Amino acid sequence: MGASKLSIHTQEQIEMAQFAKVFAHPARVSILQYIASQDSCICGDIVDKVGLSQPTISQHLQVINAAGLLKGTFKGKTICYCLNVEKFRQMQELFNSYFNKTVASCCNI
Amino acid sequence: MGASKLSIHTQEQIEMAQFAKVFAHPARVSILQYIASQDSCICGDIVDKVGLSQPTISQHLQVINAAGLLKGTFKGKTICYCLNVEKFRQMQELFNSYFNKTVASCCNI
DNA sequence: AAGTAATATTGCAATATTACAATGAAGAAA
DNA sequence: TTTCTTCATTGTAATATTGCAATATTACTT
Repeated sequence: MGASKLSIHTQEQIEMAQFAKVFAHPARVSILQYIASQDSCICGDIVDKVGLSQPTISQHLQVINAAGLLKGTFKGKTICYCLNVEKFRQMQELFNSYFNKTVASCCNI
Repeated sequence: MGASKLSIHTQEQIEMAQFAKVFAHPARVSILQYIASQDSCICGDIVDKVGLSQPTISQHLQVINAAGLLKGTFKGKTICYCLNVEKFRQMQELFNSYFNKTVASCCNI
């Protein structure tokens, strides 16, 4: 096959997987760090910083954006990539909740 | 290409990505939840629980194991899949640290 | 309007992932 | 020993991901 079977999983499991996919590539880990570290939120030089081609970076940004982790204006010259801090925190909560619940119910604790 | 360029990333970024990959599929999110919830740590019925074929589950278990998140005996009938709680906590720390650092340095906060 | 700078899109090649059927291996039970 | 149960491995097909060159788009500037 190759495609994931989504119908058999819960909404929470699918959501976790979608968020995790954002961090499942080192380039995206790096991009998010860089975006957050920029005072001005003007991030045209992610390409130089990360070391991948412009189309590849753009592709990674789409993945990050699809998860709702970006905000800003994406049109024209005055592009501003910003971290969507609310969404980011929300994701952090989801991960933490999952991690804590999982360990808490473990036979092994 | 298709293969990830690893040489341009830091060790921390690569480690984050490796851990995140474990959760980047809903089946693995589900499997980990289930393993942790079993009192006996005898987890032969993950297949029934998750709803994927036995070889597929075995494949997912390899991914989880490769990240160091399992421990137990994997030979013979008395198979025991257990969560490696120490490693799991360690991973949680890494995520939390990354999340907190990222948001803290954000222009947007 | 024409030029320029910044990013997105498209198309393609290489590789990775997901899923399962068939088979293999190893211990437990008869 | 034979059989059963349980899980791992192998082989294969379908799909997804990663990466870049080439091109298109967008908005600002002159």
